[in-house]
Amino acid sequence: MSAPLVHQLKRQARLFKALAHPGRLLIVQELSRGERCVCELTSLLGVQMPTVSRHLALLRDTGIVEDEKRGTQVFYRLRSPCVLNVFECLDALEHAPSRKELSHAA
Amino acid sequence: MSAPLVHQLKRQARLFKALAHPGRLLIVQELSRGERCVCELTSLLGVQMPTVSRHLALLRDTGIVEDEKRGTQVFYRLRSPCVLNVFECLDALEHAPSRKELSHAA
DNA sequence: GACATATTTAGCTATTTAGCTAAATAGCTT
DNA sequence: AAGCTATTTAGCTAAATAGCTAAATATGTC
Repeated sequence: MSAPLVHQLKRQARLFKALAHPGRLLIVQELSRGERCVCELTSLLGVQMPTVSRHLALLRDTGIVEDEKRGTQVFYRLRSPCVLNVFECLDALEHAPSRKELSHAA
Repeated sequence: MSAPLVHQLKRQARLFKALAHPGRLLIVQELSRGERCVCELTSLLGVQMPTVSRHLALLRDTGIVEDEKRGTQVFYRLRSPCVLNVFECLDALEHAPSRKELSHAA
């Protein structure tokens, strides 16, 4: 297995992992409606602010969101609305019939 | 936050989590070329068979792959080729310029 | 039925993750 | 500069994950 392939797999896995948490998915979903400050997201998620801050740091490190400090607040927004496509893909996956089901169908 | 929403978020997160591992991504990529038995995937991944078996069980439980026993071997295949779209989405995400970069551009 | 092969399950350990609280940082306002 | 608010960082604990080895299960062959 080639080194570049391994590297690419790790990078992709890192992206998936960043999205593999209900709270972070909710953040992404909320940010798809526009930028939000940490405090807004905190009340949305219903966990402590430090926890949200760490979730956001993770999303930032993987390039999914970017932040901008304005005064005392920090606003986060999606770096590319393209992330939302991923949800569509997964929804499609979820509702797709299996090949087994297909082969059993009349 | 409504209960159905929470439920949906958890389900989506579970799907992402299943894909959030380099070895499992490699499995998915390999299965996109056709069905494979556990032993083939084991030599591909370069880890012990029990480990691969557990990865496959996880992918099966989330509905990403399905298995079929033939004789002494078990063959796995993608339940829907749609998963591959997710990769395209993520690649697109990775190469998308940030809004910051866009606003700084001439 | 004994034996060999393919796969899964169990049980263990090391690492990672998610939440918390407390403390540190940074920017306002007075 | 003192105090207030928003955010991040550090340090901790509990739970989840990934790998291993050994044992169990299932199928096919002699």
